[in-house]
Amino acid sequence: MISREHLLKIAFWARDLAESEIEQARRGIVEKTFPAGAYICHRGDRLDSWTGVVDGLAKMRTVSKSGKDVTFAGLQAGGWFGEGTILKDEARRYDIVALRETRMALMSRATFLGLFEHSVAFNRFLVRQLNERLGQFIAVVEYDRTLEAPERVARNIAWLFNPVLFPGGGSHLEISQEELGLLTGISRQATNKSLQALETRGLLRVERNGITVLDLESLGHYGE
DNA sequence: TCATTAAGCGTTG
DNA sequence: CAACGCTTAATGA
Repeated sequence: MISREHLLKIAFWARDLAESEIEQARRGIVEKTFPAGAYICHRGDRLDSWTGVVDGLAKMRTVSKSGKDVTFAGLQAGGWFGEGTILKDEARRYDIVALRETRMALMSRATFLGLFEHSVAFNRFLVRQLNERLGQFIAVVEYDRTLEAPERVARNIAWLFNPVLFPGGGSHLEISQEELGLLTGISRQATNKSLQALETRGLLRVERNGITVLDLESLGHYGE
């Protein structure tokens, strides 16, 4: 269980709920911290909670038959995910791995389903979030077939700062160039060159083990 | 052939 | 000690 104030801080969607629903939500959430590299959940788990990133950075990934690490998406602080697994009551299709020390909020399945049954505001949030994700999946088709390395890096960074999926974040992202390459699906060298190109254009600042976004709008449309 | 990548290693913060 | 830059051999378009 967490406090009302804390809930409102970590869960943007909670601000639209009725008081009774906020109460319901905060009682159904516990927090847990995972060290860097730890599995937050494994592929195949029938996980019984809906999860939010309180602080840190995680990724959804799977391991291909040839043993390669295939990453699907990065998960920033402020993001909530896993509703598909709960609603459909099916096993997780991906691993969730902490990229650095990451604090997670876990909402029990019963609490999630209770809000889903009764809260209009909560459903509105879910629709909005699913819609935003759908937009991303559509973009992935173009991404896979047509984009060059710098465009890919730019889009991936823009996704991590998507204000609908990860609200309330700052402009700084703590991530190594190697990890960014894994998220993006390109090599470390290409990631490094891409970052430098984006920095030259004034879209972001490259730092040691991190970047600061200067122009999110342009990053999202870079190369169009 | 030319470009890109993974791997290894030296440097650095 | 991990992130980064650089070199090199392998890979593949």
